[in-house]
Amino acid sequence: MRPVTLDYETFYIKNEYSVKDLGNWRYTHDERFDPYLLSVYDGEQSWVGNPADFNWAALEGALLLAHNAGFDSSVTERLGELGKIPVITNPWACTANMTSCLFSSRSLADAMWVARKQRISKGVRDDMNKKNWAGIKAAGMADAVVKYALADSVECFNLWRDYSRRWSPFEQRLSDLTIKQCRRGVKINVELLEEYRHVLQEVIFNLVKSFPWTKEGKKPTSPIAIAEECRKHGIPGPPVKTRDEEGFELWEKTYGPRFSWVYGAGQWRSLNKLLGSLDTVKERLRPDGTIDFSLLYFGGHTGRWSGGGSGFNLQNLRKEPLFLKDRCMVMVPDEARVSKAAFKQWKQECTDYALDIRKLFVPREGKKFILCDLAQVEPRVLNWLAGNTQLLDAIKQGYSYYEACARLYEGWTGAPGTIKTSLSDKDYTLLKNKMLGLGYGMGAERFCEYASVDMDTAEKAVADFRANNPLVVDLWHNLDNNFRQSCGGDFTMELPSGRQMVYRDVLREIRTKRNKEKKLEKRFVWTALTGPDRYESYGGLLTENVVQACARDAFGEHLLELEETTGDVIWHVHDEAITEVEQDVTPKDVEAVMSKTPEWLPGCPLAAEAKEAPHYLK
DNA sequence: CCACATTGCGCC
DNA sequence: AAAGGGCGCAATGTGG
Repeated sequence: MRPVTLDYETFYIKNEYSVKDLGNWRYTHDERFDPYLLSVYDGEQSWVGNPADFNWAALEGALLLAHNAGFDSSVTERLGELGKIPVITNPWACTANMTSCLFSSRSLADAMWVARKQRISKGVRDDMNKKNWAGIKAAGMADAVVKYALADSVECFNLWRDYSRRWSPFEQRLSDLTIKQCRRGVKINVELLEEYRHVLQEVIFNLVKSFPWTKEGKKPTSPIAIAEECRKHGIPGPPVKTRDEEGFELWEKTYGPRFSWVYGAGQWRSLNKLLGSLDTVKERLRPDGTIDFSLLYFGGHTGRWSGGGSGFNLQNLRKEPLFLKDRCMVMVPDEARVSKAAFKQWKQECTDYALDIRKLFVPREGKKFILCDLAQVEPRVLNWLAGNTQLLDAIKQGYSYYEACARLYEGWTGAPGTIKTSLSDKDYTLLKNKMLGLGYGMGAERFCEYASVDMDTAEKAVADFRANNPLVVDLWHNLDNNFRQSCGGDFTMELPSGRQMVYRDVLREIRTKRNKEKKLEKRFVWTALTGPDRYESYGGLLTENVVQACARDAFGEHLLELEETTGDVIWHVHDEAITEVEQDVTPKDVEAVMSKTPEWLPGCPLAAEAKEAPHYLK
């Protein structure tokens, strides 16, 4: 098809009225919506002006291109709806998705830099903040804006012309599916949303009222105010949580009983984050009770989707409900976590309300949700890449990944599906932590914290894992060696799917780091560019990257087939698909698709677990 | 007023 | 020789 680029310039107010603030639908349905300029380019001719003045018939039979096609197609659709232009039904392709995949660069500026080593300026765009066409003319910027808009559509067209053949049909289908999913959106339980918002507002009000420092006008989580409060009572301030998790927990446990505000800042952040999400959902509601959302194709350099882009992330909704008692947040005590029965009892005695944000997301009228997760996809892929057929064979015989590990490495002899009951909780947890966490080079020190075990246990776990998994260790070393040998050039990994991951311009650098004795010393590190930025890498990390990328490709195949055969995939979270299907579709149908091994991953057993649900859960 | 860094919180 | 990784976003504070 003949490609033609479209690029709109639209009125926006940063941090208030923009796509990032409101999402595509809300933005294009606002009273302030004003696409005052359209730039079109077909490789020969260009046109810039008011969209209403464009000869839309000229697009007959064209493939429409845009850098963020989800946005430009929404604008076009809305203009048609408003009767300002004819209704356009051409297909679209997204060059931002293309450059994300090929160059790990989403913005046009980054893509131009990475693909072509050209610096383009977005200064004009920044100056268009809060201006409509009249404002731009009044500011004497009209010529600059026209030039800028034209340049954008030309760059966009040329990127497509030069690189689209490198973007595989498979990836293009995933890109198209993603745009479709974002626009299709998800149905919301609006009544429950309102209830949750009111409850949460009350809880936050009560909490803020209980902080001594808010009475003096200090911010709820002001570190300065909290430090002052600690000093006032002669107690030490909280350790930095991310650097000293144990110290922070000890601080909370020591002073929490005496001062209720010790837990306050953390609670406030949790509650406020949740309320923020609820408010966003409310703002985005469409007349049919659905919201659109943003899911970024190739949001991470491994190819995973990311959840951001418009202020609401469907990939990080909390799993555990927020528990309340008398309109105050209650935290789940460790004692309640020892067993399901203990949890249930605690819930009954110590809470009177559970706020579960996942309940808000429901299937459309007449449809039902089937939620499906891949089972330990990454360790399975890791062992496939490492060539550990022994382990894969055990999995094929019906053992879970952990059971297969226990049989091969720890002398376990139980039957498939029985390991949870045959090992103590402690031993099973250690097994899981070992087999999930140690595959990418983690050391004993880090494992202590990760698995909450003592140093002796950690050292043994790490040594055992490496002794038992020589093929995995070989994979680290091979990738490490090849990466280092690429010094001065690019390091490319060919994924089994045929996709390439490129680490550009590998360099050996000297960095100052702390050694085990916490002393500073100079060390060689190897770095490379993934997108526009440079990162350190090494064998374990490259292994993690290639495993994640490979698992993502397999999952991508599942998504396309689900959409084609079982029903709509509403959204997905790395290895979990949320599907909305007709009543006659069963969880087994969905599992059957998700358990398929791609033809390019022969011999790698994949498995999935699906369940029907009245709303999103778990 | 803005840009930027740091910290914390949520997920796989 | 050793090194788990991948995201997005809000709040706060600093510095221009």
